[in-house]
Amino acid sequence: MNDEKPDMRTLIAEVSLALFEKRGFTETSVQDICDELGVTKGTFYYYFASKEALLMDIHEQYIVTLLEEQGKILADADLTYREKVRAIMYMLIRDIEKRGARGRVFFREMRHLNDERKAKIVPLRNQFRLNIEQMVREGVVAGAFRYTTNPKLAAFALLGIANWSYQWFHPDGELSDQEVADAFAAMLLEGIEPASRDR
Amino acid sequence: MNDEKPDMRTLIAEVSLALFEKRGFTETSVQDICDELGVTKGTFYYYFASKEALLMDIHEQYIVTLLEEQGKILADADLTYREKVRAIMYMLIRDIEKRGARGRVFFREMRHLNDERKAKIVPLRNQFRLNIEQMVREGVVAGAFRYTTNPKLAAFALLGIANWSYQWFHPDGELSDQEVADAFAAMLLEGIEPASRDR
DNA sequence: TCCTGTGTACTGACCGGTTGGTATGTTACG
DNA sequence: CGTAACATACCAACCGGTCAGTACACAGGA
Repeated sequence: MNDEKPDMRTLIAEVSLALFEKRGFTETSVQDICDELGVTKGTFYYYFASKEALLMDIHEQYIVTLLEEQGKILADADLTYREKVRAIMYMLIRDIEKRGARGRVFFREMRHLNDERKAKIVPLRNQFRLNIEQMVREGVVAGAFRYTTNPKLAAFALLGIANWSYQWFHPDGELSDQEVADAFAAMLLEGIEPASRDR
Repeated sequence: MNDEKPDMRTLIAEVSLALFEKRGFTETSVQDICDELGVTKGTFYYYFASKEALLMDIHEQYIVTLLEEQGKILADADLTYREKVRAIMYMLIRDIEKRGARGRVFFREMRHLNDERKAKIVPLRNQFRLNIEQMVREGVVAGAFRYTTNPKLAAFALLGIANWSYQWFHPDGELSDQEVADAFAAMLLEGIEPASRDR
């Protein structure tokens, strides 16, 4: 639908993303990016003020999209708390397929942003986590989660499980994203021990 | 006790580790390392064949130590399966305090090893995961874990929770390493939902 | 006790190559 | 003719790595 205008700016961003994922930000030179596109550095610097500005673009786009998607899930009044946990887990695992490269670059290359730029991204990333934390907190009050649950740690656990998948999960493997997300959600919700003996 | 000989090789490795953690491998030049020590590059290359050889040293030392420690836990016949899960979780969280910089550099900078060197490290890292997987598998057979548990995914979940802590956990925060590890182990073993209703 | 040989630990100058970035064209098109 | 969209040529800084040379500790022989 919208592939009519392969405008150069978007093209540069896409190619860069792929190269950043494969080789890393520092190891990818502006020249590499230009070679891949068959243009020269003049073109690159016509569209981007610096290599870092390009990286910032990628980061901003990614985290903003992610926050929007999360917002829809958490605001959905039809979902129970356990369904929200499952939905967020699925959203993150599925994200590996949908925006895999973006995610990996996001986690790995953020430190190459200067302090000012990082100060714009980090709060957004934290907000994503705090939203989950808040959801768990409400779930505890509502009795959907154990009263002993530490919402902060639960949020970190969920993020840890999901984000670590970037290291190993390939969507074309033996398990689908849905199956992996379901299994992870079940572990976090119900644990891996057999149902209650005497707790 | 053994701080009599601050031999230069060890010194270089220590300083490098700190710089690699702070700035990253590529962003730390050999000159930076030398400046920090007040020596020249000749000295560096007298002790290390290359910058990458130094990185390999750090990686090898880290993963081997980790595997040894894990081996002791998994081989301990006095521990139940749930205690093994708790012990490994604690070992990994505690590791952040003990060898935090080493861990962070390990996760982040491995890709800068050449193929040959990576081929030595990756199997060791995989072995660490496979050992956990095997333990879970045995636990399932023994009835200590749900028969529905996917050992592979359970191992990834455990590693995800623990390793993600490298991103946020500070040993001097409000929670101790033991408390965090206990909470994480409890979530994975028992889940965050209230005890069984009808499952 | 002095002289001489030798290995260790290190210096400082230097190399070819690459980097992000810039200043200055040139071209095509409305 | 002017402006948007590029190309070309170049720069200073920095990179990992090399190498000839040297200060010095120490051993052994006369």
